[in-house]
Amino acid sequence: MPKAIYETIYKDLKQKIETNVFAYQELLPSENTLIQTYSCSRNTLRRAVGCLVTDGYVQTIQGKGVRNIYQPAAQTAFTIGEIESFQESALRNGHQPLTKVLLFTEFALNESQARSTGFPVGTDIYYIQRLHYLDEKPLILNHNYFLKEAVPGLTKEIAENSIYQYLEQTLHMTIVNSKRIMTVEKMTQIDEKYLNMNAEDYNCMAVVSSQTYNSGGVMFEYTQSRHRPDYFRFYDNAVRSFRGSHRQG
Amino acid sequence: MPKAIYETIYKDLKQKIETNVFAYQELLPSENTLIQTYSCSRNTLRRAVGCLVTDGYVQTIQGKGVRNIYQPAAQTAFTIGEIESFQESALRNGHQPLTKVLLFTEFALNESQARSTGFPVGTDIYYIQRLHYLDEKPLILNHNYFLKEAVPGLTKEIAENSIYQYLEQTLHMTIVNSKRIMTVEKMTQIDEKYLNMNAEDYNCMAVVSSQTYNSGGVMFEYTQSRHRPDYFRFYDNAVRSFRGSHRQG
DNA sequence: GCCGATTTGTCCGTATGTATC
DNA sequence: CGATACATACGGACAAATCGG
Repeated sequence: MPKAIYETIYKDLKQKIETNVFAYQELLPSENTLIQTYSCSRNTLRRAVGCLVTDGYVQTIQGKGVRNIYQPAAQTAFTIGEIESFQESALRNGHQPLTKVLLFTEFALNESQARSTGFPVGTDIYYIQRLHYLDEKPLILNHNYFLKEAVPGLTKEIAENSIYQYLEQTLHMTIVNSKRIMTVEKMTQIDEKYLNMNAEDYNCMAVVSSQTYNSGGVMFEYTQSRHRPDYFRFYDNAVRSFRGSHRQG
Repeated sequence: MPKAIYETIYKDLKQKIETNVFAYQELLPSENTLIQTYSCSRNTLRRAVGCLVTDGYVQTIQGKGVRNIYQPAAQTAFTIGEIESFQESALRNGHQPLTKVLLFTEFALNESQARSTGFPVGTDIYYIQRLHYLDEKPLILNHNYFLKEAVPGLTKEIAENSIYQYLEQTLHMTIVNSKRIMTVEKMTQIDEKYLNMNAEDYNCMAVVSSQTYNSGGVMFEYTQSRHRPDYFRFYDNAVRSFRGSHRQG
């Protein structure tokens, strides 16, 4: 698939920043300069720069320029701003991922389950428990609820490899967005057992609950990810805009 | 201050979505229709819609339209995608905020402090401990490190009210962005004492560490916010783009 | 303090590509 | 296939902030 121009420029600038072609705290070449460099329009260049701002790589200051504020240490952590899988985060950081399926069943949701997942009562779903290992250490216990009618033909074998690959490449589903809520919850005996934890040490888990939507507008997945607290680390960059009102901290 | 056009349109559409002028799962009027409604250009309207996508209010599907996926329940939680203060979150959700200053000192950072904050060794800083109450319940213990040379004249009295108001309105500083890392850490005796917690119940805290930058490009603040785990709740919306590679979960 | 050059921010109109129905 | 809808891209215009003389 052919890449968009702004995407190419974004990746090139990002790579230049990561490899210190532009120094930390230094101003990048001006928009007009970069327009000539990439032979593109102003809007296209600005769009690429806008992506870098969202990533926390640069900050733009009206009347001055675009400053590089990228510091490698912070970016190596898990990133919450994007939809990225356990495996990708792992590989990006040079670790060896592994997934084990603990349970693969299907049933209809009762009232309590419906409330916590966001699906209607009685919805037919696949319920899957999976354990994610990093360098042979179990770190994340996942409880997946997949809408059965949206994910026909799902099997335990697929769950052992990549469910999302199946959704996209076989079912041709397009994933659009994912709403997540992060909380801290008490550790359960299940958590203790599978993650090799001792509740007398840490007695809590970092929990990320997510509802994921496809291009049909249907929420096809609810997942609760329970993370070992001592390995949990999420990175975020917040940009000041009119949308965030004024802080008073 | 005069608002930008796209900002006005964004707020109007947002308000219409929140008040169910457009139903959940319904397609909004097409771009061309909205262009006529607001008498604006295509780019301007698309910018407004793009903000709604980022907020998780709508999803756009090429060839089809813009679908409303706003569900009020999820949005009432704390939102991490924006720079928003404790007080604002509180007031937005109809609660009564209160801040108490536990400690107000200044010193130069030693090596260990420098490593954890990201400031250079020997930097002169204001160190402030503050306790945030919601409806008379202590929920968050904040450790603020402010770069002294960037925040001249800071006093305990200002810290009791609003430091950010002082920065913006008196010092005319412009806050640009904030890099945050969320982790789970063991509860300390200080946490226990001030947040009325018992380590035999929860023994962990939700911790948000942030580095905040102003328009001068200087990181002027490092803050560690320690949240009561049972009241901690952060919301996030992740949008699928070329930047996030393909999931394999 | 003013002015002009530079730089980013906002906005417009138009053209073309691509996905959906 | 055509009609509709969103996605990408271009070029131009003016506003607003910064900085140096």
